[in-house]
Amino acid sequence: MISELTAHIRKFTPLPADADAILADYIELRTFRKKEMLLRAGHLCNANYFIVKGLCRSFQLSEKDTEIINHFAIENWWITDYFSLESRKPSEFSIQAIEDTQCAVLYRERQDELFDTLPQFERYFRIISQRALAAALQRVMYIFGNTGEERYEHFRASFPEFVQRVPQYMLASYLGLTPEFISKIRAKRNV
Amino acid sequence: MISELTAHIRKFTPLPADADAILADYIELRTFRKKEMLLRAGHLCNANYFIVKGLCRSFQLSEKDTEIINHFAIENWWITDYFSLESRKPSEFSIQAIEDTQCAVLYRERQDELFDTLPQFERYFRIISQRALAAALQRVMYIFGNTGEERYEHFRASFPEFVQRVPQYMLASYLGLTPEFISKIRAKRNV
DNA sequence: CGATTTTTTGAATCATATCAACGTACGTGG
DNA sequence: CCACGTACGTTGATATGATTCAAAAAATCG
Repeated sequence: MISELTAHIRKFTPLPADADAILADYIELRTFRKKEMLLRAGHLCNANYFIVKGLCRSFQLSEKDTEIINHFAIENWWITDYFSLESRKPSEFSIQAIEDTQCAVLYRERQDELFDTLPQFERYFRIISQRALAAALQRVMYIFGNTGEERYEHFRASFPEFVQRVPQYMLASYLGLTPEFISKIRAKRNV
Repeated sequence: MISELTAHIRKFTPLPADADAILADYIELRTFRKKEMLLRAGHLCNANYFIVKGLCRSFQLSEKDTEIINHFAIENWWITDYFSLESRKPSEFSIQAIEDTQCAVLYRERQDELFDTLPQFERYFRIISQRALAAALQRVMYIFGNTGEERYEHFRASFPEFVQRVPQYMLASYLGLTPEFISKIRAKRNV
């Protein structure tokens, strides 16, 4: 399981041969059952979760008491609330396993120590954070530049296997639509 | 001007006493006139710009040939296209000065060298990237959880001085609305 | 001052939400 | 392993937030 993570890191920056052994000291392997919570809104977020196998979501409750999903994470993605993780303030997000999930967990209190031990890890996190930032900005472009129907059809075409893994109402939430509306888009296609 | 930047970095991580001198070797000070382009869509992005004084925007042209603003940057913010900067692919974004602007420019080819010289700089970039990521995700929440009118009123209340510095049609674009609609919201308030 | 850019106004239209009711599937305990 | 209950998906009618287009008014700039 550690090797999945180091393999992923090596796509971004070289690591010494003993990186697996070093890293093993700093992370904890954990599994979560479907629907289990990794983080609850209102609590401090104190870890960053790398998904080895499975699928999670992070979401927030809006005033209207509906869930808004801001992020999915599948294999080889990290999921956390960076704001709470760094500011030490309660999180506004909840993180939940959608499938049974295996994670490599990097706890906050050991993170800086890890970065001091092997600066390549910090480089890796810098790079993936910048990528995730670019993707998040693209997503905003995408929301503003396309209709709901276009967003759904594009997402469906781009990530067909992923769409299979997620209930439709969660996809609706991620795309900023109602489940009813997605249902109507689908009905239109199948005429 | 360098001292503005090191002062900002020290809010996130300690720096050695001679940090100004070291950094001066790696960055270039540049000024841009109002409406001047820092980056044009279709070109490679090869620098990251720290705004010492002034105001810039990054935007994209949608199919409908309208500009979508994805980011403003004022004093003490960086602006770039991280995707193009890292992937070495042409940028989909343009970056433009809205006011006369003074920047500290970190060119791509010297960035990694800087990080190797003083790893605290890399830490700083990791932290601000994570913050910007958290902010970008919050923005998506905000778009989905509120009506256009709520977004405008909240933005106006939160950043009154900033609203003064930006033409309304750019604010409209940033909030995902038409200028006409913002105008109508304002008319309603002033009855 | 004239020319351009930005903002306003109104009418018509469109995309998507809301609500309520019904149909379907699926997993959990008996 | 079946039946039931809950969770999920669908459908239709109606409501609404926001856009579009066109034109006029106001502000800004050289």
